[in-house]
Amino acid sequence: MSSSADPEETLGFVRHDHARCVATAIRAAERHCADAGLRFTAVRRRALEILLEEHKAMGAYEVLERLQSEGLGAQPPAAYRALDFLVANGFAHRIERLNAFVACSLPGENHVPAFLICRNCRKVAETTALPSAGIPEIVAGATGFRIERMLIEAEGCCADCQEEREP
Amino acid sequence: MSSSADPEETLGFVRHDHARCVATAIRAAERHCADAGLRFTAVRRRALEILLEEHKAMGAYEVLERLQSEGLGAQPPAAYRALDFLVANGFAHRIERLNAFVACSLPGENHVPAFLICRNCRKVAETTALPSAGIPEIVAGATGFRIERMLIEAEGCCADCQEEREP
DNA sequence: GTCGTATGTGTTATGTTATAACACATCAAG
DNA sequence: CTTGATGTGTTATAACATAACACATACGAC
Ligand SMILES: [Zn+2]
Ligand SMILES: [Zn+2]
Ligand SMILES: [Zn+2]
Ligand SMILES: [Zn+2]
Repeated sequence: MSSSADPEETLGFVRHDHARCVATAIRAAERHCADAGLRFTAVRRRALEILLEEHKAMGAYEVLERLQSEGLGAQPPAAYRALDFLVANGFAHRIERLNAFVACSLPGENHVPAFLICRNCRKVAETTALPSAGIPEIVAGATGFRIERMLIEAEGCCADCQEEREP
Repeated sequence: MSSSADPEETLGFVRHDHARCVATAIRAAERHCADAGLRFTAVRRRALEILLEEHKAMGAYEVLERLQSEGLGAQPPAAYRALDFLVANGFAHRIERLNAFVACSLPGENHVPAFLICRNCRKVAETTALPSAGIPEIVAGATGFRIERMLIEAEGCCADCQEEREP
């Protein structure tokens, strides 16, 4: 699955330097928490690391298993609390369609996330809809409605899975 | 809550002739099923009617209760099967964010639904993002990914609830 | 330092949403 | 009438999520 000594790996459908992306995300979170007076505790940090390592959508119970095996919380609430914190602060997103969570690929930046979810392999890529485009049409339909948060979920088939099926 | 003899009621944040909208939707479903050789059975029809009557997001178990009280299926699978059928055929949408279902307001038309979900009163309005707008940006981020279905969920506060809170 | 408050965690129990699996019913075509 | 496909009834259980309360820890005020 992984590719020799190349620091780039295919993750979330996109090749990138993952070690760097993990480090960046953790640092961004540390930074934000320090600035905002939030407590980036062991469980929270570890939960974020787990999401980043896997770099795919993980269920809360899946994250919990990992936390358990490291002695960081044994019951569902431990995982949900950590994940809720990460989501609330923009370090992760919740993918409703899968009842799962992913680390945000643009932490710190205010964005409308768009998730590409492969219904075959369950991998998830995060891309982003620039607030400029498309949104106006939605706002137009939203008379009097104040939009606070918005997300896009696209379901389909990733490049890898298409190859496997139609070779 | 309802407004005298006026055939228009505020539903899904938008005033409209609801009796007509229900009739239209049912007829569209009958039509589509006849054409496609699908069986628009009692449970399925009733489930759609229930969604249309309420015209709001309803959980599967909520729909089930209504079906039960009419002797149309007593267990969860009955509701889930009917709802899955409606979703699969475009008569209803599933709102992931709420684990709930709503009747589609544009049955028959191929569209990217956008849901405005009031986090206060839980009402849901369906509007639509024209496939033309905004989507290109997402497709651009989706190298090799074949999008099959897509939806937009916006969370916020509806006009009514804003008034109540900031009078 | 210690006190008090706010915030985070541990733990138990329970609620909510969803599906697997298999028997039986219904329907439409041959 | 037979047959195969599709839909339904029923039981049981899986998967996801939160309420509630006791305890611990962090942190500023005094
Ligand atoms: Zn990465
Ligand atoms: Zn795939
Ligand atoms: Zn209506
Ligand atoms: Zn509202």
